[in-house]
Amino acid sequence: MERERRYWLFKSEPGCFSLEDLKNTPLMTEKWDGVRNYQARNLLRDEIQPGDYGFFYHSNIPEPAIVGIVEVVREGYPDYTARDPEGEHFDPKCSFDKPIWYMVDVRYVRHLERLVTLDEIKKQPALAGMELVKRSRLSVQPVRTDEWEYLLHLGGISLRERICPQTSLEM
DNA sequence: GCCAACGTTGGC
DNA sequence: GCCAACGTTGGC
Repeated sequence: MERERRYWLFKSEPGCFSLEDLKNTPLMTEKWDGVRNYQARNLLRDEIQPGDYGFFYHSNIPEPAIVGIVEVVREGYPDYTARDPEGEHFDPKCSFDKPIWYMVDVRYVRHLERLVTLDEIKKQPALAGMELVKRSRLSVQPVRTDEWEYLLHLGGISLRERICPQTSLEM
């Protein structure tokens, strides 16, 4: 029995990796790597499943905003960048047997019709419970279904549209 | 680039 | 196990 789809918010610094970059990646799939926070790790390892959707959020820019939608295509697996001594995300405490850190793979689905800025999100009472508003530092965070739908609406996507995973187009 | 908020580390 | 020091994130 498949569990119900859940929703997430994935952050990225567009200067480092943007939604456009994901769209232009071969197969439109990328690894969500380099997360070094235990709370986020637990989500990546235990909660986030293929078929789940996520908002793609651009952080650390003058106007941070949700810009689009991605789909999780691979469940959590050990983040091997933690074992690369040359890499930026190296963690000497990790080994093959004890990975510590995890990542998932995500696929580009679509951009929002218009982006939803953090400023706008903060003004919405319906979104006051979001992690993004309350404690903004988690790099991947859960989004409730009602929040998801509200944000789709703000992003110019009608609730009657459906996001088709196969074609990246709404039906 | 500053700094607040928060997480992690390590001495005791 | 406390807590000070330090590091990181990310809004501004």
